[in-house]
Amino acid sequence: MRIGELARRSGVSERALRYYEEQGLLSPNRTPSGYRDFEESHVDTVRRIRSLLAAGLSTAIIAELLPCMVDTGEGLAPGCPELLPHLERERDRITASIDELTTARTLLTKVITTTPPVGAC
Amino acid sequence: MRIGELARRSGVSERALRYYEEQGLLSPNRTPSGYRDFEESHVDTVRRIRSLLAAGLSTAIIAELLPCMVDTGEGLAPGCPELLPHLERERDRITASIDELTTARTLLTKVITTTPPVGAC
DNA sequence: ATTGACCCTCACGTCAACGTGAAGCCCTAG
DNA sequence: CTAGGGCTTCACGTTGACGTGAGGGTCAAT
Repeated sequence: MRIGELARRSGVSERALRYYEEQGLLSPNRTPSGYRDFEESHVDTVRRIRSLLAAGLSTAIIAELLPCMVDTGEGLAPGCPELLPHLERERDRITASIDELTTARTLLTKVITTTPPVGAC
Repeated sequence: MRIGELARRSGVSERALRYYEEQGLLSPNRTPSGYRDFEESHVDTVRRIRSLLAAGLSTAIIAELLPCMVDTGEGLAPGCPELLPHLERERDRITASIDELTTARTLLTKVITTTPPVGAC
């Protein structure tokens, strides 16, 4: 599909999609006339990108993360051992992010559950 | 305490602390000579601010949130009911992000554990 | 073959959350 | 009393994630 349809279906602007490509988050094919040609799966990819960006992750980190989120149906291709330290650092970074978000959510949940049904505010 | 100590103890820059005050997130007293005078509780407050900022919330939202998060020593103080829908949306957004990250980490862990000890790469 | 919707690539503008001096006051130690 | 560390208020600079045209090619339909 072309960029307009992806924009409508994913709910993000065309500019943002071009920016994501520029940052290496998307790699659409090109038609002979130079139009970007996106896959169906990119709708999901963009959804993930949005979610992670909204969670405060940078495009650089997301770019490293996305290959780990490819749904190949049957796990991922076996990697190269020399990448292991890098992958482990990535995993630890993700863990740290999850912890941050969990802390924030715990705070929010606490506020939500202690808010009285009808208020004196 | 003064701004330098709070900066050291909370791990954020003095500039950031002044910015937080400017945005209404902190309201320190002032000494006769004009120095900011922070409370002990502000260390915790700043940690919360950092956590929520890292989770993608804006200072404006955090400013509305903080009064609902006064640590009364026994959980949080009752908040404002009209903020509830907003808070719940934020919480759901964070939950979605946590799910994304958890999925990514699971995949990544799979890659790590299935990487052969010595490599053909 | 012209219109109109769609697409392209620059390239400058914007906004939040700070960073980074500059110029100067406060306060304790030597 | 003066040197130095900490504090103050401007005020401009930076970075990331886009917004917003400008100027121009593409293409199906009239």
